[in-house]
Amino acid sequence: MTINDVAARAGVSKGAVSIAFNNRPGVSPTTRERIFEAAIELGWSPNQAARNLSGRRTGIVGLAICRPARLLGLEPFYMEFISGIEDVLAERSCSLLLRLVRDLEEETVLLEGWWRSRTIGGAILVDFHRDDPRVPPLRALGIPAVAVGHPSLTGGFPSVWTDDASAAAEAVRYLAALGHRRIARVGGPSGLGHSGIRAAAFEATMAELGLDGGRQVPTGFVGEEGARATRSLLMSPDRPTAIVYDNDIMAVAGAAVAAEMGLGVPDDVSLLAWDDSQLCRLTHPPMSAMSHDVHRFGEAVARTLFGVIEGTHEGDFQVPTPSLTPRGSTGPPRRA
Amino acid sequence: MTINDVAARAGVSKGAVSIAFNNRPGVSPTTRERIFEAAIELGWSPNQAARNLSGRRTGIVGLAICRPARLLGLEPFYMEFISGIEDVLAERSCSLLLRLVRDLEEETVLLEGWWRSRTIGGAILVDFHRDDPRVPPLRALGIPAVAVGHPSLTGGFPSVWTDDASAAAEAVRYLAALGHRRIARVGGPSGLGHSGIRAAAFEATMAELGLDGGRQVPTGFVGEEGARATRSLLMSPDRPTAIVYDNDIMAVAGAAVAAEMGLGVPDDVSLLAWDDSQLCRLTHPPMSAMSHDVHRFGEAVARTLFGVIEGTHEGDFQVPTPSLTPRGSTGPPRRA
DNA sequence: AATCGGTACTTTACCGGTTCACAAACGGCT
DNA sequence: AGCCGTTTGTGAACCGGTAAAGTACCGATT
Repeated sequence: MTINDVAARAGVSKGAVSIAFNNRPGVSPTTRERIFEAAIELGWSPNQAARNLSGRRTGIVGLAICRPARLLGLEPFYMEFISGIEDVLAERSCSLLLRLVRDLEEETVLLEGWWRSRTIGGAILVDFHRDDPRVPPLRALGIPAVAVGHPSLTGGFPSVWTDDASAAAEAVRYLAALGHRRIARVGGPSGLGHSGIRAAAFEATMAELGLDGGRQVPTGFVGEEGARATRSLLMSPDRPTAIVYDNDIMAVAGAAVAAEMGLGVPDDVSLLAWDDSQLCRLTHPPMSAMSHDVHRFGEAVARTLFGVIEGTHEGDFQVPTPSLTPRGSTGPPRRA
Repeated sequence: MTINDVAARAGVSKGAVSIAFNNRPGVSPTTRERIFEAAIELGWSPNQAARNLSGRRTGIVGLAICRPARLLGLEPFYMEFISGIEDVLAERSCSLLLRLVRDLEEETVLLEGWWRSRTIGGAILVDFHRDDPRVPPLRALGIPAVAVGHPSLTGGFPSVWTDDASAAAEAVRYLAALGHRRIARVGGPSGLGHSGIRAAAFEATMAELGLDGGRQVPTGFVGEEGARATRSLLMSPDRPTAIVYDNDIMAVAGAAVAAEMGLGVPDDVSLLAWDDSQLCRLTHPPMSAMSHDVHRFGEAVARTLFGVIEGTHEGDFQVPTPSLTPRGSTGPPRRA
């Protein structure tokens, strides 16, 4: 079933069919109608590979994620993020081409290939590092892309970002206002851009408030590492009375550790999550969190990407700052 | 950068380059070497679209998921499943084309389009219903696909499945052996094939053991509905002493409800999850579960799909039955 | 009547590979 | 030397679309 069959059936040339199927002026409404009928009768739709070959852009958006596959299943963040992207993509009958990669080098090569072979019409870049090695080659390629991360990290790619620094500061101020003086943070990998930003803001705010000894533990984002970090923090002689986590799965794991150690939440230790997925509302006590509509974040990213592809968008887009959502897991520390 | 540039640089015809890059006999080792060198120097790699056009398979696998986008973020199952698929796909440099759809009709149309336009080389079908409406049109199309679900549901598509009936029976027997007589089940939507199978097996096993009053509550798989179902079960006059859930997020939500109602787990009520994600190990007490390596399940599905695409595979493939993993959330009921 | 502008198509040259029929070169054998 | 079967490589015809140039026709203008 090819364009020629349809053309023959409709009694026109294949050029006419092409024109009709791309909604371009050049055929009369009557003929257009006849062409569509023929296509439907034959069950034909244009071959994507052939289209791509003659230089059209596709409705496929590429996303490569550089984290171990097994870890991803756990992280509510990504699936929620993806589902937000999907929502916008589906509106325009576009799809998401997903690939897990081992390192940024592999990601770069992959995106180059996808772009050169016109498999994708644009890409979403996530998890920026300082001086991210993906930036130069991908910019040189001219691939339309949206970067998820603070504009200072994304090397000129239009970015969609959220003000992690303010949020981290707010988290610390809130806990300090409750009376906490020993506040710890269980963060993501130190190389990761946004973890770094949060870490710096955390430290700065602690200093500003005259609180010292704000320990920070970097982890790989997995629940088990969050549990381990929590255990080690809570076993230390000067144990913190409040802990801020870099995602919610680690916070939930932390809550289980507290329970296992016989510590009350929030009486003995307050816990504050980040990336408030529904998980936070399912624990007991429910988890306070730096709440952040990840789904909407994904939507914003997808929308911005369409803007970039169509050339209507330039510059960065800031989504709302994660806002403190106090629930049961934070409270004043018990009097010594 | 095209095959012609490489051919010119290596001083051969483009046919020779094609032969070399497809590892086919027809050029001497020396020439082959020269061609590769030229390609590397020029940074060339074959254009995928052009390759596909000349009758090759595309290396893109389609997956449409028919659940509300927001729900998906929560469900550890899907992301873990996808990550398993990705692992196998990545081995062969293939990618996953993902799309969330509203209903099965939309999914059918989508897959038809993808297949007709050669966007995908095969598809993965999930969430089978009884007399699933996707089956006839997709079979007629001849699209290579693997179905995830019991062979009785998948209408002739090669299926990858797990023995839900035995697992459900085992769950009931285990709880009965602990001494439970009032066992309830919080299941998925009743229309969904595997939920139906588990429901039937649950009921049959209860009857077989002479236990009646095994209440079952259908839900939409979300944590909140799991919480609501649990609350209503635990408030009933003859409240169950054990509850089996159809996934783990609902079980975790159930645990929070028990805590909130002041009921001890497992003393007052035993909870048993399904689809054992790491979530189960992060609660306190850790959640007993019908454990099931979802990641490996995804791998099996992807591998089977490749078999189907290449024509080497026929028939169904059974992955290991979910096995009971007792942890802290199940125990003998407290004496009345 | 000749010219013009516009619409409605058709024709044809690509896009960047694969494939296959065919030719040249090569080595072994009589 | 002459013949033959292999290996090695070439050239052209595809694959199924898009795009731009070209043609035919029509009503309006000069």
